Order: sequence, then C-alpha cells, then structure tokens
Amino acid sequence: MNDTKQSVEKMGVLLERMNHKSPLECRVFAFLLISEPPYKSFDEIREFLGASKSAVSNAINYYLRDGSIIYKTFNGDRKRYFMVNTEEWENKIIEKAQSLTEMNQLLNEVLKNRENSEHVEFYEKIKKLNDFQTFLSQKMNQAIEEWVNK
Amino acid sequence: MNDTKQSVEKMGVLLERMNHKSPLECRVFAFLLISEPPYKSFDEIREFLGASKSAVSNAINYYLRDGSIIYKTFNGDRKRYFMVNTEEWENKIIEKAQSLTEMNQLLNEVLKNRENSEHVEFYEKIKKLNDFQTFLSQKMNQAIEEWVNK
DNA sequence: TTTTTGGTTCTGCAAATTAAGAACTAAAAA
DNA sequence: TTTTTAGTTCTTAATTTGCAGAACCAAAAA
Repeated sequence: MNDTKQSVEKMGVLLERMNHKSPLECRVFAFLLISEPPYKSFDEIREFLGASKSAVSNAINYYLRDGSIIYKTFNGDRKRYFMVNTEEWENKIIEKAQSLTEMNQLLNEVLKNRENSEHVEFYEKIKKLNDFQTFLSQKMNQAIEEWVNK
Repeated sequence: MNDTKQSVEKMGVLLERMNHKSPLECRVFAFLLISEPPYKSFDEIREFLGASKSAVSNAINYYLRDGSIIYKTFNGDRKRYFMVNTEEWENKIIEKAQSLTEMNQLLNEVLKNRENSEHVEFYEKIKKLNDFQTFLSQKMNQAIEEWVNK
C-alpha cells in the first residue's frame, strides 16, 4: 500500500515530464494505472491521494473529456468507477510518435523565411535537419501502419 | 521586418509548445533562426524583441550552456554574435525522438506493479501497449542509425 | 418530504514563473 | 586615468498555476 504510494509518485513524476500536465492530474492517472482493481471511485481516488474534491473532480473531468479515462458502473451502486482507457492510449502513443511533425512545421517556416538568404550554408544546414526530420516522421508512419495492419 | 516579427511570434509559439521553455527564450531562438544574417549581437536581439537586458542575458546564457546556440566574433569588434548551433540541433532531434522510451519506462513500471493482478485482461492490454511502444522505439532507433551512418 | 450521496463550481490564497529595472562589473577604448 | 561598452546579477513586481475549502446542486434514498 505504501509501496503503491511510492510507485504512484514515481510514475507521477514520469508523467509530468512526458505529458506536461499538473502534478495532481498525473497522480490520478498513475493511481488508476496500478490500482487494484483498475477501476476506482471518485472518493477512493481522493482519499488515496489525500487531495481535495475540487482538484480530483477537475482532473477526472479533464481526462474524461480527453478520452484518457472512462468509467463503468455497477448495479445498485450510484458511484462511477474510473479507469484508464487503453484504446485511447494507443492513439496517444501514435500522436506522440507523430508529434515529430511539429518540428517539421517549424523547420519549414525557417526555410520559407530563408529562401532568399545570402547565408546559403546556414540554409543548407537547416535543410539537412529538415530532411532528417522528414525521414524520421516517414519511418514512424510506416512503423505505425505496419503495426496497426497486423 | 514587421513580417519577421510576425514569423518570430508564430515560431515562438510553436517552440513554447514543443520545447516547453519561457516565451522570451523561445522568441530569442526563433529570431536567431530567421534573422539575416543568422548571427546577431546581444543588443540587436534585445532591440528586436523589445525585451530587457536581463531577460535576454538569461535566455542567451541558458542556450549557451545547453549548447543550442554558439557565438562568433569579428576582428576589431568586442561584441559576440550569437547563432543557432545546427550540430547540436541534430542531437536535440535525436533526443526528442528517443523520448518515446520514457513511455516504456512507465509501462514497465505498470506491468511490474500488476504482475500478480487479478485483472488479467487489463494487464494484457497494457502489455500490448508496451509491445507497440517497444516496436516503435526500436524502429525509431533503427531509423536514426540508418540516417546517421549514411 | 427531508436527508444523504456523489459529485461540481466558485472563491481565494500560496507558490512558482517570467521578465523588468537598476545597480553593478570587467575589459577595452579614449 | 576616465569613460564607454557589453554584458551580468540582484531585487522586485506582475502574472500564472495548482490546489484547498466551502458553498452549492441534482438525483437517489430514507
């Protein structure tokens, strides 16, 4: 149990770095990832994390809207039980892999601005980076497709 | 010129999202990416951005330490001229690409915690995600290697 | 009908971030 | 030697973020 708390903190920190969300949001997600059972009620989450209702409510609703978590209910129990939506997570992985293309946008903007630049060698270096970047994006898309149709 | 200001803002925003640095830091970098010539003095940067010396000083020193920018000097001119370090940028692209492996760390932590879980189907789904994730990381590393040794 | 449950929304505070401004400094120029 | 240049560092102010606490609300239970 205390073990679980430590794991939640550890994974929480990882999530903060990866997903760029607030500490509490990350801990909510981390908890749902390793809690047994993998679905937990509002109040169980709140109590485990020792956080306020408002903070938990906002975190949960953020994830619900975003599709990262879903909830199930049980007969004769008014509570909602929240759990990680693994289907959506696959999409998130794909998105992340494709986020390399943001870099492409940037590099293209640079190239556009430098079309008529006197400083050709700088232009060429940026172009090279763009080629590398494009190459990686392409390989990633191939890899994703390969996995999905299999 | 005003065009340049707009481009700097646009790229600045992109950089904020991608690199998670402060607005001014992002604008300094954006400016160096498209300024003509591609090297600019402290004061030229400060003036173009309409920012304070302290803010510009801190931004520049951040990037210098981090390797993202370098400077050159000219005979008979005491000023340093700062420019984007394209070599380092390639490394940054690689780092970013490899950050997919952070996800692996997380998924492994989840699996470790769930080894003895009753909820096998959830475990299996996470395992599947981990396999996907591992597959992508591997393909990414292959792609990087392929590009670098070529 | 009143009370309880399962939350949601509003208000406000504390901490962190961001950047301005002014005082400062080391090296070069005059 | 004094002054100027090219920044750096320190202090402070303004936002922004993250969250607690309390008031609130609709549906279900009593």
